Amino acid sequence: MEPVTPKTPNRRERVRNATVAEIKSVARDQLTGDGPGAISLRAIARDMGMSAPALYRYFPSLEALLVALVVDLYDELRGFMETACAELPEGDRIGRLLVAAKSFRAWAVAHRPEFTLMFASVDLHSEGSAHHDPTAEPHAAAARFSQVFGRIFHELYRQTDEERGFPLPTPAVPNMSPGLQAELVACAHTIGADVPVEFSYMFLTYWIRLYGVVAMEVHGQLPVIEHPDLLFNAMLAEMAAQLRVDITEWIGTT
Amino acid sequence: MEPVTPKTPNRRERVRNATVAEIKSVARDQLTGDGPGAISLRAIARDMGMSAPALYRYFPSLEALLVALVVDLYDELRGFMETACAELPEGDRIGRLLVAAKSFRAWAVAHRPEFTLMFASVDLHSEGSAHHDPTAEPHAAAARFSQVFGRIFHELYRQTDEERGFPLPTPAVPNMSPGLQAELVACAHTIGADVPVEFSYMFLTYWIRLYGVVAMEVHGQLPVIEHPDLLFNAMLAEMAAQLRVDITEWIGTT
DNA sequence: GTCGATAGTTAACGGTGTTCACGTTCATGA
DNA sequence: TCATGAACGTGAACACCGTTAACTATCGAC
Repeated sequence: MEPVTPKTPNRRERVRNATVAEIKSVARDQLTGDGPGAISLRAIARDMGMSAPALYRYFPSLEALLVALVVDLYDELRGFMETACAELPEGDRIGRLLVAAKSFRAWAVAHRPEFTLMFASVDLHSEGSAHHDPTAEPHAAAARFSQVFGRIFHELYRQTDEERGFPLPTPAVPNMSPGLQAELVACAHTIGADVPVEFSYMFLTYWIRLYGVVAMEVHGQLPVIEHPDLLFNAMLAEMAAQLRVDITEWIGTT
Repeated sequence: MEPVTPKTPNRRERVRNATVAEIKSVARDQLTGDGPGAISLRAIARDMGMSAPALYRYFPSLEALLVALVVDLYDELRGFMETACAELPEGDRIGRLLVAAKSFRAWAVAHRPEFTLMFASVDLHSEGSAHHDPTAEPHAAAARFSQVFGRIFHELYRQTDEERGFPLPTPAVPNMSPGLQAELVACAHTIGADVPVEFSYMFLTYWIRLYGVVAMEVHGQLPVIEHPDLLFNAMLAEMAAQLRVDITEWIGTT
């Protein structure tokens, strides 16, 4: 069963895809140049030598264009992190985790307008139906992205379990309610991981910490901190110490 | 020396202040109704029965209005947290810390558009001069807000030091670089606290964790989690356990 | 009671997203 | 080969937007 969606694209479809790509590229330039709010259909059309209504042959609205952009950005960020990790030897789980975290921050601070658009401007949960639609494209892209950390975490867990014969330490979370445990199990299922709830919890909270520092740095909420990379490295070192893994070779002094 | 700025407001200044308040109030309604982005000078004027250019007698631009709104929101959020804490007995530092954290989240999830505007839409560091201008009004409001946690943390530190005779435990942050230590000292100085760098570090990272969860919840980045309050409480419990304080009376099961 | 600051007006400019009605191009099936 | 219909692109228009300029009315103070 060959894939139905891409098939063999007609010549017509090829030039159409090229036009779509150019639209998103020009929009990307406006985003990086003057921030999220500066993306304008008319300006895009002007830059492309077209009239504004022509763009409606490719996107039903400006909002749809922004959503498509966000999807691309998620995949770009994911690719950036995966490429950075791919340069490491296969079995270096700890290195992969650190490189993934550091490349996440590196991409974010190097692409602040994109980061703002992805994580603040566009509401992924369209606040419409009962909850979110997991089949919707932006949600799927966000899920693909978040699974990068999830997979690395899962591999780290399995490796140490096998090689050392005992699982990684997990932080003390006393008296986890059944409700929270159920949520954590569901969270692990989304990446197909069969791990203890404590491990799920650790992954989630670590990811939250990473997101927290990076978001605050990007949004200028750390005005006192002159060198956020020092703080970031220190937090990585702290988390690694909690995991009881040695990362001095990666971080050096914190 | 009586305050110079408010003085005895003329009748003229009183009605002017009332108009300014009404403008911000109408803008706030638009914000809560249709999100940031939906705040429009012309719509505000329409709602007030005025013409749009008249608003320029009160704010030099829409951006300035948004900044003023953000300042008010910072103070409102700060007041909300302080009022919640004030209902506790004077010496209950741990309770204050938990109530501050919980009221922060409560305000954020009850005022998602405001939260987005404050922490994402408006750039506090206007990316202009060498760094940020600490005298600028929005930055001052943000500082006043962040000092709520800072003061509570500081008080908790001093209390336990006196009553128990030894300081609170601090997480292991091996080999802190002199650069990071200097930043943490500066961070402590902004709240006039004389605390060890480890304590400064703990405060910063705890605040980052709180911001991280709340921002992800507000921005819909936790799609798998159905009940974020459970996760939030669990993180509070974890941080309390790190502080070696007992909060079961506050949280119950996590 | 005059005078100047203050607050408000209308008109206008250039910009935006979006829709509509109209042509043009082009691959395809009879 | 040619007609057909879908896909693509256009200009005009509508309803907004932020902002500026020129002008008028109001009101407090000397």
